[in-house]
Formats: sequence, C-alpha cells, structure tokens
Amino acid sequence: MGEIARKTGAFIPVKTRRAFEEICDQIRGEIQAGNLVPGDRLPSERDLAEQFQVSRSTVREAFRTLEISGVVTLHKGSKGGAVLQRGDNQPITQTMHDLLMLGSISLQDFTEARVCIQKEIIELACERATDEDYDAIEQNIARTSEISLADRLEERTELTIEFYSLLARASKNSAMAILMSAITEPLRDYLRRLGPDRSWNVAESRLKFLGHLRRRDKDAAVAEMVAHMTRLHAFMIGKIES
Amino acid sequence: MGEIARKTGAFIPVKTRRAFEEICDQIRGEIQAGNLVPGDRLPSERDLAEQFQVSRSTVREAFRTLEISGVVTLHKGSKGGAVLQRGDNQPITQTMHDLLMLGSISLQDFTEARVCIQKEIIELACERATDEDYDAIEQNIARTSEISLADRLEERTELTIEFYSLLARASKNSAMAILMSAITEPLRDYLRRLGPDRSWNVAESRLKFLGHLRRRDKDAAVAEMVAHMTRLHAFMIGKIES
DNA sequence: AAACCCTAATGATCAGACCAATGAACAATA
DNA sequence: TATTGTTCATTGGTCTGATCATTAGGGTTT
Repeated sequence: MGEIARKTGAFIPVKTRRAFEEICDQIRGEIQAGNLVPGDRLPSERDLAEQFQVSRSTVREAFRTLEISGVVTLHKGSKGGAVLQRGDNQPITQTMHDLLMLGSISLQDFTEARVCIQKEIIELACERATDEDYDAIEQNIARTSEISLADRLEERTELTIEFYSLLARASKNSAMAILMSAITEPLRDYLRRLGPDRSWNVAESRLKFLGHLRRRDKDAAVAEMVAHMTRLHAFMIGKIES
Repeated sequence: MGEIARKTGAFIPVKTRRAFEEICDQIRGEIQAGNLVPGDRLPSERDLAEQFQVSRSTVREAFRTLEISGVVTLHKGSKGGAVLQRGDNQPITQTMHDLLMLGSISLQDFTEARVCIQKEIIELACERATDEDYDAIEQNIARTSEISLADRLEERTELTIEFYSLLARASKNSAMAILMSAITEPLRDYLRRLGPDRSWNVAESRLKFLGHLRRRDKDAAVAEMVAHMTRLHAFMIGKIES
C-alpha cells in the first residue's frame, strides 16, 4: 500500500449543513437583499415545506430558530404565521444570562463591563438627553422611593431595570441601548435571588446622579455611578459567598 | 343583563406556555442550580421525551432552542447527544447582525457604539495588556501588510476581525470581549460586500495605534482609533449610497 | 498491530394525523 | 341597527411512528 499523501496540506473539515440551516440562510438572505422587510408575513409552514421540498418539521425547526433569534414571531390561527419583526434584543440578554450561569463570564468581569458601558452611555446622555428623558428618570426614581424595601421586591427590581433602560434611551443610540440591556437584564435574577440591599439608599444615590446628569456634569455622574456599582458589587459578592 | 364588572381592574393577559419552552426552562433551571455544568451530557431525545412525558419532536424543539442559544451542542451517533457548552457568543453577534439587517440599528449608531466599546477596551488594555498581547497584535498587523489589497479579500477581512478580537483579549475582561465581538463581527459582511478601501493604509494606522498602546498612552490610542473609525465609516457610507 | 466489518445509539428528516387558537364571515338576537 | 354568538377554514403546536446517516465501540480478519 502506498504512502499517505501528506503534502496535500490542510484539508478543511467537512461540515454537513443541516436542512433547516439552509432554510434559515435563505430567509436571512431575502432579508439582507431587501426582499423581506419587518411586517411581512412568510408563507405557512405547509406552503414552505412544499416550496423547499422538505417536510413540515424541517421548516418548523427553521422557524423556531428564527423565532429564538428574534427575527420572526409565530402566530397561531387563520392569518397567523411567521411575521418578520424589527428585531429583538431578548436573544442578546438571554445569551448574556446564559454565559453568566455557565460560568463563562465572572461576576467581576460582568460588573466591570457594566461600568464601562454606563460610562459611555452617560457621556452620550450628557450631550443629548432631553427634558423628557430627565423627567422620565425622575419619575422612575420617585416610584422607587415610594415602594418600601420589604415588600414588592418584584416591582422594585423592575424599576431598577427600567432606570437603566431609561438612561440608555437618553443616549439616543439604539446600539448602545441594546448593549446596556444585555448587561443589565441579567441582573434581574441576582436582585431577585439576593433580595434588597437595605444598607444604603439607592433612590438617594440615583437622585444625586440625575442631578449631575441634568447639569451635564459627566465626571460627577460617572463617579456617582461607579460608587453605586462598587457598593452593589460588594453586596452581591457578600451575599453569594454567605 | 347585568353590568360588566369594570371594577375588577386589570386582568393580566393569558399567555400560554409552549411545551418546549417549559422544557428549556427546566433545563436552564438545572444549570442555574448547579446540577448541570459544562461538559455534561443530557439524556437522549428519546429518553427525555419519556421523562418529560412529551413527544420526541417537542424535546427536539427544546434542544434546537438551546443549541441556537449556544447552551448545548448536538452530536450525532452513538455517545452523541446534547452536550452542555461553556457558552457561545455567536448568538449575540448573530442577533446584532440581524438587528442591523432589519434596520433596527442604523449604521451610524452601530459605528458610534463601536467607538464607545473600543474606547473602554483600550482603556482596560492600556492597564493590563501583556507583551504576549502586543506581540500577537503586531503579528496580526504584519500579516495584514503582507496580503495585497486586490486578492485575498477574504483573509484580509478575517485578519481585521482578528485584530479587534486580539485587542479585546488584551482587556482581560471576557464580558467586554464578548461585547466587542458583538459589535465587530457584523462588520464581516460589510467588508465583504463593499470591498477593500484602498484610499489609505490600514496597517500603518494600526501600527501607530499599537505604538500608543505599548506606551500605554490611552488618549493617543483612542484618538488614532477614532480617526480610523471615522474614515472607515465615511468609506462605508459612501459605498452604500453609491 | 492494523485494517476492516458489524452493530447499537442517536440526531436529522420525513409522513401523516389531531388539537387549539385565531380571525373572518355569517347567523341570531336584542 | 348594533351587538352577540356560531361556524369554519387556516395555522402553529404536538403527537406517533418510521427511515436514514453518522458515530463510537467491539469484534474479526489480515
């Protein structure tokens, strides 16, 4: 038997494409080409199965994939079907959450990243925030104050998430807002599990922060935020280890 | 007929949970509880169908969902099955790409977000980058120089993506590295479609940038990067509109 | 040993069925 | 007439049960 030809060099590993992936790509291709736009409705699973010459379950897996990716939403019933969305950041926040749970990101790195993102958001917001933005944030803080710490932990958590969302909106940059949600929403679980931190007044810190923001004092706002984050991080680390 | 009882107040809209979602949640719950860790192998579709008292196709949709989310990978054959991953940022970059394609994020916002993220990455890298990091980046730039602009667009694009990835790695923060990839990888498509920009020397700019980084001169590095981004953005806008 | 073959396990796909929700057209009613 | 209830076709969600292709491991032959 002859020698194995080694000099042929690097063969690329063969990767079999699954049928549903091909379907996803074709649909994404139509989106990229501009033939499909948000609001459009794809043909039904049964129709597409015929068009693609595959079984319904295969189309189904493609639909499911696109749904999880936030590209379409699926509606039952007559006039239902797969409707193209404008996109959704849920997949991003979900993945971020998974990465935390799976230990691929440490809480340390996560917190640091939050600080980084918020520094930039604050910088943008200081330039662009409108009075409406400030008022919305102020209302959010007011509602946070109203809610007692003991009960209504759920609402309090939601208000915290909303606070950061409003701040992100004030940056007037949708991409940064999405990154902000990616780095904020996973907090929900921690806040729920660890309970409230009664050792200091969150609303007070946020009000001070808002004041700096209103004065467009970037550095002071960042400093207040960093202080806030540091305390929160210490609280979380302490809770988790105990 | 009596009055409609309006004072009952806010009924919460009923949302029916689909079976596969429940399965996903249970599996994610086990991960969160620490009963499942990366490397573990889930039971086969057939087994889980029995355990969950659902059909195989339902388990399959759950598996597909977790696969798309980067939580597991599916392997065929004996000893195959769903294996828990350490997580994957592919879902994040894919979603970011979708959001761009669907017009949910403007190229303007996207570029600005890139600048924001990279500012923070540079700041971290200036503090923490090691000689190995610098050398890896330098090698990357060297290879970029070698490749002629005309041919090998593909490789050139990959090297560009790798450049940002190496930079992110130098920040020593995995969360920021993931955000960086989210905001960098979607570029691949643009670079491929628009072709190379021959009007200025990319490698030269990157070398200058690396010099600033080595001297840990944060401000200069950021300035060089911003200049680079500005030119690239102008190039992309020009190409797209023409 | 090394190459080959067989087999069980497992995801990928297929085919066909029924269920549940949805909305629109239509009928019944006040 | 305006509202309410009914019917019906459409469509995703799920089920059942089957075949195929790939994979790893064990056994057999060379």
